[in-house]
Amino acid sequence: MPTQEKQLDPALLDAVDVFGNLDPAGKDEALAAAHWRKLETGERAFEQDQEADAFYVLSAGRLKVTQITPEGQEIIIRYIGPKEMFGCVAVCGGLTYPGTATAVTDSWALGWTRATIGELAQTYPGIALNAMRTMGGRLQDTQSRLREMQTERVERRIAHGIARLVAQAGRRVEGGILIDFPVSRQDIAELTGTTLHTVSRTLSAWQERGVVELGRQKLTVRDPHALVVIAEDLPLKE
Amino acid sequence: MPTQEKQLDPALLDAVDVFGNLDPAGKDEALAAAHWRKLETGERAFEQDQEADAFYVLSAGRLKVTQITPEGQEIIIRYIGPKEMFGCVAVCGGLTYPGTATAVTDSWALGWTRATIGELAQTYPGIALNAMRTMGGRLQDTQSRLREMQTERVERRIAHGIARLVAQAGRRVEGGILIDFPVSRQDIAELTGTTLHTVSRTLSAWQERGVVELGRQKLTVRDPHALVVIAEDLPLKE
DNA sequence: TTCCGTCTTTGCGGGCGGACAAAGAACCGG
DNA sequence: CCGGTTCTTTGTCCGCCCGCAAAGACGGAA
Repeated sequence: MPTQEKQLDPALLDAVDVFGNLDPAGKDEALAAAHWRKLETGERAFEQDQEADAFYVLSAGRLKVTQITPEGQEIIIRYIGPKEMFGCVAVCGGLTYPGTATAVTDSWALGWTRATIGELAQTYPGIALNAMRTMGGRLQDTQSRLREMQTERVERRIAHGIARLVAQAGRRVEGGILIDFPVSRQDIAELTGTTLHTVSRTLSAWQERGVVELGRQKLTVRDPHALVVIAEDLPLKE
Repeated sequence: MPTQEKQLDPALLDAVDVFGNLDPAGKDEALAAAHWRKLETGERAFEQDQEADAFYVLSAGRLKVTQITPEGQEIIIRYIGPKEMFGCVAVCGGLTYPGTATAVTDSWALGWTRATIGELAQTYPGIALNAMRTMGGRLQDTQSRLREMQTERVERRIAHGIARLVAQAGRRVEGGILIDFPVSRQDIAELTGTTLHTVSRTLSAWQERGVVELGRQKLTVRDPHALVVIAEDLPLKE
């Protein structure tokens, strides 16, 4: 039973589509067992090392999943958009969340307790299958980032990171593609393994060349092709 | 039906334990549907970008999974030991293998075609559950490495990488813990995101201090505690 | 409007670690 | 035993990028 009775945009319910080809009864059952969570910008769905007691699907908004080192250094693991799962660790054996999920815009999420989602998955095998696909995709994505971190210099990494943001959250606007949530230079640094200073310098140089248009927590890619050239073609060695 | 009829050490069959609590009939069924693959040192179970048509469990030996960049730069994604799955992508929706699996010692593996493992997983849900746990663990592991790459300097990364090797494949010998498969300086470099030169220098310095004992493709940790100190305590910042 | 906090830009110096080079050491096969 | 190959060590140089510092924009609140 949803914990908030307020009427919601029915489109929000589409989020359960992430479970794959559930029959209508299955969707209703899943929805009935879920609870809603509204997350204001900056609010956290869960925190690193906290007991992994719930699994979520984002309905609307955007979250960032971060990890923090003992030294206090923060990195961004990934961004979560609508119809994406998060807190998957609750369904695959982990005891605590490995990271923190923070809303970067006002968001709505559907949540299930670990026990509930376990039962649902037993009744509807498609859920587990879909979760596995998601995990597989994320593993490959993370491996790609690892490979980039190990083999590429900062400028290429920043280009790859921004290309990923464009693919995930790009919105066509006049004269380019805008990342449609607030993203600071610091965020990009934590995403690409560098410092906000180097990000700022690099983006300024790109702006000079007309590749991007910069704003406060705002980034528009004017020339996506140039971005790809930087990400792929820059002769690093060989 | 195993494709090689030669008599095998029955202990090799224990590899199916990786599927979790299968009843004896389930194990027999899984074994009957499997095929054996013997992999000589240097031989490849599959290659990057090849169609992901099979899923494996390693019975004996050790493999490394690598990725190669368009520029020809190679990195090591992970090592696979006995009773570990590999080629998981074949069971979670991927079309091609994201990396190459190469035997670093003579090895034996049990293999199932994508179709076969799919059917087995449908009959025995424990298989899918276990695969998901494995994927979850690997995702977290990869995220940890990503975090290390983004926040730590070379010496700490090398320490973390070697600590991981010790945990995974360390064998107690007189006066230390030996990594029980051949590992070159180049391998460690590809594992930690640096060059073999820097690895060589770093390890030489450690040997000077009595932390490790070096040999050709051989590494013995004499003082595991010191290794942990380097991995965790080195004041990098703050 | 003014203040204030947050985000961003820019300059400068230094050091980590990569690139290049060459020699030494271990292993292998004939 | 010897030549060839692979792996490792060590030296030198230099450039990318980080760390530090300070000033500049931008936006929100009163």
